[in-house]
Amino acid sequence: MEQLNATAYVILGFVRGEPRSGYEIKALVDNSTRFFWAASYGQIYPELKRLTEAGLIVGSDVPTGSRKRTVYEITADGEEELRAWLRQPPQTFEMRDEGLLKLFFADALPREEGLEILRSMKAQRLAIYERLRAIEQMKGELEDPFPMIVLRGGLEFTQWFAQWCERMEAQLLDAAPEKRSK
Amino acid sequence: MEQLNATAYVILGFVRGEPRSGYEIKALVDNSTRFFWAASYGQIYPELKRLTEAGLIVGSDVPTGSRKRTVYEITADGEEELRAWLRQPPQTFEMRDEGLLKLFFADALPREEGLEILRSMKAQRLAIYERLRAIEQMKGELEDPFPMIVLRGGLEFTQWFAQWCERMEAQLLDAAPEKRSK
DNA sequence: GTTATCATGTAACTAGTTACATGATTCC
DNA sequence: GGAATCATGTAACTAGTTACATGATAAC
Repeated sequence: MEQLNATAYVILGFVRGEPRSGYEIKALVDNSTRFFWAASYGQIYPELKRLTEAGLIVGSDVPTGSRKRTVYEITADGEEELRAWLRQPPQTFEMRDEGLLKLFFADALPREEGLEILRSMKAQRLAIYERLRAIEQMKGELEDPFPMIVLRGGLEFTQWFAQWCERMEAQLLDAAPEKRSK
Repeated sequence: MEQLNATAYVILGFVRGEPRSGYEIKALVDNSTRFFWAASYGQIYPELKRLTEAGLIVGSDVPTGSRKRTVYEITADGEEELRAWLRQPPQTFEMRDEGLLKLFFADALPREEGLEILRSMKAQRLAIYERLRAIEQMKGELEDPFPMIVLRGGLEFTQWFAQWCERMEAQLLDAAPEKRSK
């Protein structure tokens, strides 16, 4: 069996237990994994089709009134595929983040504007913190411990990150304010 | 001016100051930004061509012996484009990480194997820590403060992350080892 | 009655990866 | 002389995004 893409595994993960529609999967992603793995309808719907063809999920029509609706469930093969992927250690060393990339090249801006990047990163992290808090509240106490520790970890990390931004700002302000040579 | 892709800005960032070849840019990426933004030759070379056509960089032939070699420098327009991008706050809320995605779905595995994911994440973080340490040593003291704080931040964060994995492992081991219902 | 949400999808596109090909130079 | 590194590139592909279209139902 060939390796699937990450979005496929996200789908497999979410259709365990309860059957879900594409729309529901998108909503689940937006309230959980999207901070470290996002997904769009443009990926989800074609992927649901592919996974069905591969026999890893099965769909059944459950319309609400005359509004059509298909929910998908994982098959035994699908569960095996998901577990096989989980067992492999992560292949990538990359933790993609646009903010850090900008900060890395912040020397291209005058010092004061570079600091602005740090401040906006901090603001962004605080916004994410609030968002995660709201999600945590919503979830209450999930019975599955792993999603819960990832969520809490996200909260801790976001706070850490915001504090780091603050520390770095202070440090840069302390350092000779116009050491800039060249 | 339309928005370019992230790799284009990485290139613009690295061809400031000194002229660099595609090969050098790749090496620079691999020793710095690759932990939060990677790049492959398959992106870099076509992008160098596009950026040249757009007038944001200029290339000049500087062969070593009879081995052809083109180095690129940023133009005034290129600098302006880079700064314009830096000034915009990051557009994405996503910090893509495969390991966290796996941990999130670790409930699909028996508890002991789920813990294995945490352990391999910790091991991976420690490996990255060593890698970053080596890079830090190589760089010595860069005159530009921003790349340096990002590098140091990477070190701090990696350590934090490894410790978090350890704490979570302990916590999961403490919790009723077979609370798993259903 | 109108706005928000539920629901599914696709076409056109951009971004990025993988695998390969080629050849010069340097180091041992 | 052989291995590692320098150096450039492309073709085929996969992954993922954006923008759009469509229409039902629920909430106010």
